[in-house]
Amino acid sequence: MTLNETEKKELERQLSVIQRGAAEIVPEEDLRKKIIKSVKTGKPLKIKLGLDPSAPDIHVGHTVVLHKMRQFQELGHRIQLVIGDFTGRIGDPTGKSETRKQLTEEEVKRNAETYVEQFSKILDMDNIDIFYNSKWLASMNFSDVIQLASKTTVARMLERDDFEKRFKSNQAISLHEFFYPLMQGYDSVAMETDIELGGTDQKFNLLMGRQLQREFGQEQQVAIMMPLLEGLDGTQKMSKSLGNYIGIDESPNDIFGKTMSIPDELMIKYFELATDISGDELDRLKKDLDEGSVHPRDMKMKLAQKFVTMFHGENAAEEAEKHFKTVFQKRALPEDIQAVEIKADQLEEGRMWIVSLIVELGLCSSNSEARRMVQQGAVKIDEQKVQDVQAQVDVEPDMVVQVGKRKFARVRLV
RNA sequence: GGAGGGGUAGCGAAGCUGGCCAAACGCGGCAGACUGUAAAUCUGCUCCCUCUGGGUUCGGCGGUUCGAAUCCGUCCCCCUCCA
Repeated sequence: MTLNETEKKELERQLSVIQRGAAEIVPEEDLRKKIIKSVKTGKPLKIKLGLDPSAPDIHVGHTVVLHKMRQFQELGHRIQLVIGDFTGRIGDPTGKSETRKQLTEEEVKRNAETYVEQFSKILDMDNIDIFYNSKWLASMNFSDVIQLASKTTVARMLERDDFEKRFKSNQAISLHEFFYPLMQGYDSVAMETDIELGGTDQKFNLLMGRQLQREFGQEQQVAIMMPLLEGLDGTQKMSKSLGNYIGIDESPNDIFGKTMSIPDELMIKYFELATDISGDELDRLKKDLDEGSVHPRDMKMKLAQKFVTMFHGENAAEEAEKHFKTVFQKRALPEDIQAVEIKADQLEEGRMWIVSLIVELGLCSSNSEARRMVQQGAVKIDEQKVQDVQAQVDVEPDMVVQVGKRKFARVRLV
C-alpha cells in the first residue's frame, strides 16, 4: 500500500504517540497496518479497555492506561470500555482461594458509574462507548461454551505465568479459571476490537483476544501493554492493598504530599506514564534533570501540581502547593487544620491527660502508641514540644496538637 | 484413602530437653537527627493498659502442671509424597 507524503507523516505521528511509554506492542507490524488502513479510509480504530467491575476506586497506577486511551482519542480513534460484569461473577484467577463475591446488577451499575465519573478526569467521556460483556456472554449456552473452549488448548493455557507456576507447584487451578481469559478474549471478538490496551500483567489475556479473533475469522487485534507503575515505595507496583497508591479521589493535600514522597528516580516515569505532557516536554524535563538545571524537588512539585490539577482543578493545586510549602518547607502549621470535638465532660478541671487527648483527637490509635509518640518527642501542642507522658494538659479551644510531621488536629471544645 | 511436614506478633523466621518468653533475628511500619515529606545514613520505638508495674498472646478448644509457645487429647487449616 502506498502512502502519499501527508499520509506518511500522519502514520509516523500516530506511531510515535502510541509507542511512547508502551512496554510492548504485539505485533508492531499489525499496528502499522491498522493505522494505515485508518488513515486511508478515515475510519477510526476501535480501542478496547476491559474493566473489572468490582474495584471502582482508581488510583494513579490505573491512569497509565487511561492516558494512553486519551491519546488514542486525540488521534481520532474510537475508545470502547467493556465492563466485565459477567466476568466479575466468575472470579479472577489470581490463585487466591477466596471466591469473589457476586455482584448484584445494582452494584455493577453503581461501580460503572463511579468509573465513568472518575475517568472523566482524564478521558473525553462524550466520545466513548461503554459495553457490558454480559450482553454477549450471558446468553451463551453450554454448546457455545464448549465451542469457545475448543479454540484453545491446555498447553496454551499453561503458558500463562500464574497458571504455570501453580501447575508446577501443585496448587489448585479450578477449571473455571481457564474461562477468564477466554471470556476476556471473546469480548474482543464480540466487539471486533482493533487494539486492546492493558498492563503488562494482562499480556496473556490480550493475546488470547488475538487468538480467538483469528479462530473466529476476524482481523486480529493489536495488544498494547503499558508498564505497571511503581507505587510510593518505588519498588512494588502501585496498588490499593499495598497502601502505596495515590488515589484520584484523595484530598488535594494528600495527593500533593504523596507525590512529593515518591523516589526521585520515578519522577520521569510518572511524568511519562501518568500525565498528559508531550514527548517534547518530557525530553526537556529529562534534560533539565540530567544537567541539574532544575532542582529535583521543584520538578517533583510540578508533578504534584499536575496531579492535583488533573483530579481537582487548578485552584486546588495552588492551595495544595501552598499548604505543602508552609507545612513541610517552613515547618509551620497548615492553615486548615481539622477540628476535632472534645467534650467538656472529658476534662477534669479543664485538663486532660496528654495521652488520652492524642487518642481522642484521632492522632494515634491506642494509648500505647500515643505514649510512645510523646516519649519520642513527636508531640507538640501549639508548637511546644511535650515529652512528659504524665502531663495533664490545659485544654484550650483552638489549641493545635501535632503528632509527627504530618498529623494535626485542632481542639474544638463542646 | 494412606504416610509425613507445618500453622508463632503486619510479613518472613527462631524458640518447642516446660519457668530467665510479650517471645531472638531480618523485613516492613512509625518517630527523632540530617534533608528536598527523595535517596543514603545514624538513633529509638513497633500487642494492650495512667506503665520502674499490670493484663491478654504463639491455629481453635480442652487437659497435665505451682507454672506451657513449649507436654497430652481433640478439632480446624495448609503443604509434600503415595493411591
